[in-house]
Amino acid sequence: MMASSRLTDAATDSGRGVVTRFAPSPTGYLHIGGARTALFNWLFARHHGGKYLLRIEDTDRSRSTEPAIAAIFDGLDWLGLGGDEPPVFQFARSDRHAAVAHALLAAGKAYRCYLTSEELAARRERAQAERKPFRIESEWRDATPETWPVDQPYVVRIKAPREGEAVIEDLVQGKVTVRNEEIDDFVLLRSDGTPTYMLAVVVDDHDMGVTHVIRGDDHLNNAFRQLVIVRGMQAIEGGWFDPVYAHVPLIHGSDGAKLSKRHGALGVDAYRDELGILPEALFNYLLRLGWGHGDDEIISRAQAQEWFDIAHVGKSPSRFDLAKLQNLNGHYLREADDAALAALVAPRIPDEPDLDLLTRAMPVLKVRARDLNDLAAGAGFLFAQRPLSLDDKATALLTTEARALLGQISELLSGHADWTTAALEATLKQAAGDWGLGLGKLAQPLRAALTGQTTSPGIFDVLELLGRDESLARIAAQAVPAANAL
RNA sequence: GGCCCCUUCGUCUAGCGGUCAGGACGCGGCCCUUUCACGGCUGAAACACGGGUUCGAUUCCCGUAGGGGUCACCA
Repeated sequence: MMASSRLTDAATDSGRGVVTRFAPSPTGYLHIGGARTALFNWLFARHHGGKYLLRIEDTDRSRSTEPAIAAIFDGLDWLGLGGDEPPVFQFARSDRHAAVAHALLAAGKAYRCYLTSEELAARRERAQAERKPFRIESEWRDATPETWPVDQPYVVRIKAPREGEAVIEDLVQGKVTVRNEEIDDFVLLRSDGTPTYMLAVVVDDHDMGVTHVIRGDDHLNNAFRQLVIVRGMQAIEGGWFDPVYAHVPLIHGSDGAKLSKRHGALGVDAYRDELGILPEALFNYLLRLGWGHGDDEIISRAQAQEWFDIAHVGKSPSRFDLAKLQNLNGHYLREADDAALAALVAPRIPDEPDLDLLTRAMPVLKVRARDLNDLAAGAGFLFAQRPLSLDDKATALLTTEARALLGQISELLSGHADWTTAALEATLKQAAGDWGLGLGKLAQPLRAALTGQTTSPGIFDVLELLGRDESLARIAAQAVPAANAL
């Protein structure tokens, strides 16, 4: 395809390999949209044999926090999306950013603007009142040094072109054209001399050798601004190149609105800790959200690396569907190693679980679970202490007749030596036949007595898992002795 | 409001001028079955609308409607 050949060209023309980056701002946990952006960057780099880097955009000191930074790394590591090199912290590089701004200033590609925020706000309001589009037009753009006020604070603004138009060949969005007059003279350096995000991004991407910028499409408009800086520096010192852009659509909530904290935009840690989701499942789900490969649904990491193609990322926003994530999670649960799963589930079980027993039970437990919480709930009966508490359905099931039947079963089983699933099954089926009952007549009361519930793994599996003594004790606890029956 | 982007079943998507418009989740039915699951089979369910272009449009172009993004000395 046109888009993909172009990307190959961009990488080879400059003699560099592919370098991507994920650059979150640490104002909160790693949310689901960020995780997907990271995933796409990681996949793109892996697919092309390139590098995937991390950068923390912490230039806003008041909103950046240490816990947030830790949470982001934690989430990325959990998903297996850690960077290939130690992360870059943007704030630490502000001197370098400022130096670039001064180079632009010295070359006449930026200017000192003495307009205050208050003046600007007033102009903005006036334009609004007159229902006219507002665009910053600073009278300081072409001012000469002699006219500069003494001892007045100023910001450094880029001198954006006012004629013509700019075009971006976006790998996802296609060709996007914007008239240059739409691009304002944005701020490079604040009046306190600190760099803005717009400047920092461009400088860091250049210094980190980033070839492909893959990010949310809320940045599409910014790309045009950032390009002005890139071209300015290219003109001054050379060696600066337009990155290849790929702006991926945002993820929306199930109601179609932008995914926000009020719309279930949970951090990836919540999917892990609260919803009991496996990283493989989230990885697979996020990959399929906005991207497809024929009819394939279950896609491994290895296949994803091989197949991923940024040009096939859809252009429209997609909605987050928890049910589908959970379905996928069920699949990966069934595929997971039993001992590993037991270790993950154990902390979710209130009673002290025996890891060995939990592991042995896992094969029959995991087929009926969609997440780690289901698994913990399903395993509960294994570790519950007698007397077992019965839920409503189980209680209702244990009628006088059923309890009498349990008495008979108790007698039958107490003389039963071979306590294995197969032998138990043979014996109970035989008994059901002898007594002229369907197996279900025996199985449900047994299940209620053994697990306190009406749903559980196969009843013969339950008997074997619980063991002879515990099984017999639980049955006896609910049974009416056979002699007293009827 | 200006600018930019988007629009296939409820949801995620396949499709890249001619298909019975395919798959998955969810939903219904059947089978398997001691329950619940798993698994298998099966059913309902979509090309936003209007114009073009074309022998032929879901596919290309232009509008309309709807949705989203963005318009800071935040990132």
